[in-house]
Amino acid sequence: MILGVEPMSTVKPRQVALTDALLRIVAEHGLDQVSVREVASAAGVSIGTVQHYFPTKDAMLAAAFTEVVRRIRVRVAAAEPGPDPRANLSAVLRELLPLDARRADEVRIQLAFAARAATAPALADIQRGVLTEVMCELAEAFSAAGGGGVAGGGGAGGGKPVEWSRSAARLALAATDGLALHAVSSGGWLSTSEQGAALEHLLDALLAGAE
Amino acid sequence: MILGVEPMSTVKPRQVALTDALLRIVAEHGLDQVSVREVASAAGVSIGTVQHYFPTKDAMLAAAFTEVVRRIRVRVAAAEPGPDPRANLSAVLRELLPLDARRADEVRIQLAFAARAATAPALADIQRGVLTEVMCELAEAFSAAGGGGVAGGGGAGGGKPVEWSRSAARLALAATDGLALHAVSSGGWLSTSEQGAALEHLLDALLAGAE
DNA sequence: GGCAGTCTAATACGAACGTATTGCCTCATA
DNA sequence: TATGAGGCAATACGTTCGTATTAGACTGCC
Repeated sequence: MILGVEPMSTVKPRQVALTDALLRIVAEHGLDQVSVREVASAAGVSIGTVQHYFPTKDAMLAAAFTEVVRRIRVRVAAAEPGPDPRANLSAVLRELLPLDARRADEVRIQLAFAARAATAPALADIQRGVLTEVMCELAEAFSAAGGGGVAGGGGAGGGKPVEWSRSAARLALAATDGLALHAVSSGGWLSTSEQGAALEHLLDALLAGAE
Repeated sequence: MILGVEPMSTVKPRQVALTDALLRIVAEHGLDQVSVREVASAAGVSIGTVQHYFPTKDAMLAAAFTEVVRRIRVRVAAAEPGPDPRANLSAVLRELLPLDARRADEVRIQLAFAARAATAPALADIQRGVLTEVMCELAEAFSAAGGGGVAGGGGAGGGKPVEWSRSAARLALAATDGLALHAVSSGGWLSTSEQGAALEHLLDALLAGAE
């Protein structure tokens, strides 16, 4: 725990290398190109090694999806702090858009797992978890940006700020993921600047209703 | 051409039965469960029949995606007419949400192809086409609802209504697809009433900025 | 009746898949 | 040093995949 040691419990380095290799394949060629052999080859190990760490392919996919969720959580949490609530919202949501190659990979991966979750209950559970978590985070940010105002106690003022924050967060998350979906699934139909402009337009519209 | 004959050129009835069978499999078990044998079995025909109408599996998938796009176009166009522009917008966007079993199937299918399009350029082209088309339709509806106002000439007044309509349409489509994505990929995390409320919240926020 | 063309089925082939089995190699511990 | 457990690789098995090949059944036309 002196320097950079993972506080996590039982994650072997070989295991994260395998997950990385898997996610690389997903980002580049899609989830249906993932096979035990491909993962082993991409990680430079044998099939037996993959089987040693993941007893079945489904377990391997679930572990990979969990890793994706962890990455999302890290990025969202890391983009939070700042004095301007509006800027915080923008920063968090920007992390979910494919604004550069790294984020485009992440979006492709996330989309692949989300699509599979539509017909795979085990993955749907994981997806529900990350949606809940990110939405709560966003709801706090919205509460700071428009629902709770600058300071002081609650009570009189707007209608129901808590409900509004949750609704705005749900909508903002959906719009951002929708923009990301459109961008990566249409091969350049939505430019990065158009994505950014749409996000700002969204925040304008959402925050205008709460001033 | 006397009664109910398709005006389309060369669409054999057996071919649409095959496409229907394929989309049924996609809606129920996902795109990666689609195989030539499964489609043939679901349609009650032999492998040879499938091969006769679709020389390769990729051609079969492309034809199925084209059929999906046609369905979306039909539904969006059918929901258009009405006196209230706001109601028209709501009706069109509601068609894209998984508000009942039929629409949930359609969303699952659309999502499956969109996810595959992220790493399949041939499908990305089709996806780009449908996005462009639906967005244009929505832009007109937004123009009628808030950009162009009630009547009369253009010129002075709001900023750039055409640009605003396109931006609002892009955002509304992204938010709706994002809501649909979250709903079907999380197994009930987003209820139908929450989807409807989010959509109304979205329209409120977008149209408020153009009055 | 013969015959070309389309439609349908049956079957075969090579490749890739997920998984099970087996056996080295390494290393901490007694 | 002996040993036993775990990390890692090699290989095999049975299945399923996409596609090719072949042949039979039905149609309209001469």
